[in-house]
Amino acid sequence: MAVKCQACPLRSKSLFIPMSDDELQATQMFKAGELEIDAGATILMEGSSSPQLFTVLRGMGLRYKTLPDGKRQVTNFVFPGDFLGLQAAVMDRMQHSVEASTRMTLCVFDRSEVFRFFRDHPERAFDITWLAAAEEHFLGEALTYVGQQTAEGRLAWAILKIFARLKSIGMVQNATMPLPYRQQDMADALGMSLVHLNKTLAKLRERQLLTWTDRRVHIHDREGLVQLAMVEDDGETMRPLL
Amino acid sequence: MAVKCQACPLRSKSLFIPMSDDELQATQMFKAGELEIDAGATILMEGSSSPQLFTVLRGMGLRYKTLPDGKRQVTNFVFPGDFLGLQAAVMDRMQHSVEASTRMTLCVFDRSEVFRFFRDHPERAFDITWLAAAEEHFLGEALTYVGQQTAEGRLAWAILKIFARLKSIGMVQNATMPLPYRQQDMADALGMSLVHLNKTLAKLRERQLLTWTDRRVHIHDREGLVQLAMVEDDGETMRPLL
DNA sequence: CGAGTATTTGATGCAGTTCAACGCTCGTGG
DNA sequence: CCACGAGCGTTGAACTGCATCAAATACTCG
Repeated sequence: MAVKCQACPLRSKSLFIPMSDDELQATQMFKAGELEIDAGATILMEGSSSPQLFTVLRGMGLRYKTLPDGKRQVTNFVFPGDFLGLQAAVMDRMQHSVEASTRMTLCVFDRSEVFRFFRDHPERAFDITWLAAAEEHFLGEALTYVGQQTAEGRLAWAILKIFARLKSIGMVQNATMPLPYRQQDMADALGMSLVHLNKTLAKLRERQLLTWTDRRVHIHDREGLVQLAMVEDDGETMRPLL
Repeated sequence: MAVKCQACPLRSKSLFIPMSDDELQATQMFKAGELEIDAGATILMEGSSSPQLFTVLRGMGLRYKTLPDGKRQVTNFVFPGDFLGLQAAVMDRMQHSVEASTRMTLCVFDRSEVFRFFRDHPERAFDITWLAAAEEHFLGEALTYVGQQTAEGRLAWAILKIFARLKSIGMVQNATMPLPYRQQDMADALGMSLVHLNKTLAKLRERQLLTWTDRRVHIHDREGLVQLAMVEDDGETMRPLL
């Protein structure tokens, strides 16, 4: 029942760097199975040392950390093509949790095979390092915006970021994208209160920049958001896929 | 003149995972030279695609990103044993800048050799990925504290974090460590204004938790800081050294 | 249709920003 | 050898973005 890597529906999306036949086959060998997960389920748990790694085939989720007093920081949103569990694989345990926001399909890899994979496929080892560096890059940017930007700027940045990613995997139609998160999730991602996020959202709506209703966001004025967010509008760069 | 890896003064510190003779020799072969840098100099520049990677042998610095409006986020402090330039090596360009806060000595590696290194030394490739994942971990934690904690908590967290790291490389004596940064640097790291950082510092001093004068920090009450910061007091885990 | 979950809105207070001024130290040049 | 300015740290005062509290209004699903 599991999808063969050769037939992977993600591979052809413009976001991903094409793979050679060899790479494709190596990845297929590495793949241990497939997993279907319900919305709301926890995929990986902070502090755990999962025996498995995953690539997201379908669906969306979020990564987060929790402080002892219960406060939660959403550190990233999770989209198709993302690789989950690398931390547990190279360091011993996960440093954050990952949970599903929609129903998700995951490719499963075996953690015990990772080192063999590194040894036998150095170009793919390189790709895995690339993914780790990309995550590092993203978190540095998130930290920068959360630390330095106003509430409006942070929200505009986050929306644009998600928009670019979803666009590059064909999930945007007519400037509208799915956004299956609660306002509380977005607030926790941007380091602000739920109430303030809601009011900030209302401001952007009044300014005709975007609308977020019914788990969908429509971008009315991309240029306006770009200015508000102070991003150099680059768009997504291609990334390797496992 | 350059230090041989075999004679590296860092290697024996408790922070670093011991290397086999093979690894040691491979690293020595990979090393292209040594670089001495003055305080204040820029080591790597955001957007540049440096031909070289570095391991910090001696001295301290900081990583930062700048927004178009000039605001700066310090994303991490840089200590002996840190590996710099990985982003430029795997992705094409640096996503942040690195500058020296003291005079520094750097081991230099050649970017063009990285892939060869990956192919010929999979266990070291794994270590490099480990370092990238560790950086990811750190940034996730920083984001969490900046996003969710009060000014006092953030400052306590940062001080404890640096303290643990410096302790594990033998740079702490009598609960005192060097901290060659300006208050502005720390403010930019924690996402608060210089004025507020200064006042927060005064509070911690009045509460007899720490003193920061003359580029040195003395910890008076570690337990108090741990409570304020809400950290699970783990201490540094061992890391690979390149 | 009722209970739980998510969104929206108003009111109040405070943590943290911004503005402003002053002191200390140190390097440089007259 | 002193004068001067630049950089950094310190402190006070006024203002504000955002958190917190509170409550009403949708929405979802058994």
